[in-house]
Formats: sequence, structure tokens, C-alpha cells
Amino acid sequence: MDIRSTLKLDNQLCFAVYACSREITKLYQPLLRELGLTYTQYITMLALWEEDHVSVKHLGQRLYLDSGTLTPLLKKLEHLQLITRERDKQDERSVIIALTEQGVQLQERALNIPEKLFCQVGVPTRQLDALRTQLTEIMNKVQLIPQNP
Amino acid sequence: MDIRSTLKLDNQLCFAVYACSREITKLYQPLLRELGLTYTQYITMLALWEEDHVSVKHLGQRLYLDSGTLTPLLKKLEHLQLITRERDKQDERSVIIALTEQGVQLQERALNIPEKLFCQVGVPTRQLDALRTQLTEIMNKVQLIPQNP
DNA sequence: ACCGATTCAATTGCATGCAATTTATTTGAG
DNA sequence: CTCAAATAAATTGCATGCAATTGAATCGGT
Repeated sequence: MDIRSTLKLDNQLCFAVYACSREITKLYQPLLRELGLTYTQYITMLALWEEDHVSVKHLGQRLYLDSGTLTPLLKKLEHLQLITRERDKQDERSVIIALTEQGVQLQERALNIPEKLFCQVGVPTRQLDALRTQLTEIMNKVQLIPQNP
Repeated sequence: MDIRSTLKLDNQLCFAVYACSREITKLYQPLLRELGLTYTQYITMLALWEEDHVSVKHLGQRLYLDSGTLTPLLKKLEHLQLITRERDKQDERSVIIALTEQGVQLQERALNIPEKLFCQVGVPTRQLDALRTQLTEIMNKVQLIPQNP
């Protein structure tokens, strides 16, 4: 087999994941626009609806995002009055993120989003679950790889 | 089942794809740094190594990127002397991207990247191929969904 | 208690992504 | 042929992502 075929775009898992991620994000846009959220803001709200009153660090570990991305994003959500940001009294280094009443209530308007997406894409649940499981497995493998530092 | 469980982060295929994409990109970073390329620049070079002398529009369709992203990125690759950008003589609206000699030769130094990544992640080829196939299927389904305009 | 190492969030700088608009060029209906 | 519509790239503006650095607070060994 030609060694160059290993560099073909359609043979790259990385490209399939990368392109798929962006296309899926675009699919969410019109639904999220109704909530006044961007995709990353939506993902952040998902995490907070599951677990409220968490530190920026904890949120970052959950979302695989660092403070460089989260700090401005959380300031935006604060400005939208969906969350509050307060220094942890026990450890002033940490900032605790908490949902406001508006933030809690927004979940009601988000409840039908997964169903709408599912209907649009039209792929069986079993297949979606299998895909998600495999991606999670890859994630876990990648996590174990020692990084440079 | 609790309807709210459909909003759980770990149940979202979108989040799995989104997070996995970013983690995989990070895995490429140290290898691409040796070539002096960013991840998106690398993906663009992959497309050009397969098919040279293509328009920005064609490249965009291949990579699922628009001119807003590609124009500055291609200018950067031009500055790195890996490609040239020239107006199409037959249709002055188009810009034709072509590899320079340096751009062609860079492929040699990229040939071992897929193998290195494969060894790092340690997931069987069969599984990676299956994953890629499923992602491609989702991509195709998503492509068929009529967009707002 | 002290102080160097560590931790956490914020900041800075750079590179995407993409919607929306603009500019230049081409197309095509009449 | 002519001009409005369509097309391609570039530009603008905004929102990420993330590496690297900074600043404030805490930890921990002595």
C-alpha cells in the first residue's frame, strides 16, 4: 500500500472528528439562538445544571477547557444574569460559579433540544450511543498519554 | 426516565465529539511543531498534497471551512513559502492555491505522523476505522439537513 | 512563624471558526 | 448587448481555544 495513503484526508480519524464536531455545532445554532446562548455557553450550562456551585477549575476539568477560555465565557454568562461568580470564602484562590434563578429556569427551555436534534439527524439511538461510547474510550486513552511537562 | 437525564453532559454525543476533537488536536501539537504547522494548517496541507492547484472554494468544500477562515490561514502558508496564491486567469473571482517546491517536500517530513499518533493512542486499527466510518455517516446525514437560507 | 513551591484565576497573544457584509467578477435573462 | 442576480474571495466583528505569563493566595517543609 502506498505510504502516502496514510496521509489522505479521508483516512484521518482526526479530520473526521474535527469536521463532524463543527458541523454538529452548526446544527445546534438555530436552537441555541432562541435561548440566547452560543454552543460553548450551552455546554457550560449543561455542566452547571448537573452540578451547581462549582469552582472554575472543576468546571474546566469537566469541560476540558482552561481558565483562558472559561474566564471570559463565564463573565459573559454572568452579564446575561444566568450565573454568579464569587471568590470561595474558604480558599480565596478559587472562584465559585453558581446558577441564578434565571439560570436554573433556562433549563426548562432547553429540555427539548436533544429530542429536536435527534429527530433532525435521524440516526438510531443505538448507533449514537455506540459512537459516543467509542469516542469516550478514545478520550480516556488520550488522557493517559503523558504530556510534555 | 428523568427527562433531565437527556441534558446530562455525558449523554451528549455533541460533547463527546467536541471534547475528543480538541484532545486529539492537542496530541498532534508536538509533532506538528517540528514541521512549523498548526493543526488547521496541517489539515490544509493534507488536502493540498492530495490535490494541488485548487481554488479556495474547492479547498473550503473539502475542509468544511469558509473563506473567512481560509483566507488568513492561506496567507500564513504563503508567508511560510509552502504555497502560492494566484487569481485564476479563466475566472478572476477565484484564487488558485498551489504548492511550492518546499510545500511538496514538506510531505516527506509528515509521512510518519499518522504512525506515531497511532502508536500513542493504542487503539486497534479496526476500531479507529469503524469510528471514522460512523462519523462520516453522521456527517453525510447532517449535510443533507436543509439549512435556514 | 517563615519562605519557597504550588495552586487557581486572570490576562496576554495568537490562531482559528463563522456569520454577515463588501468588493470584484461573471453569468444570464430579456 | 445590458444590467440585475449570482458567485468567489476578502473583510469585519465576535466568540472561542489554548500556550504562556502574571498575580494573589495557600501549602508545606523546616
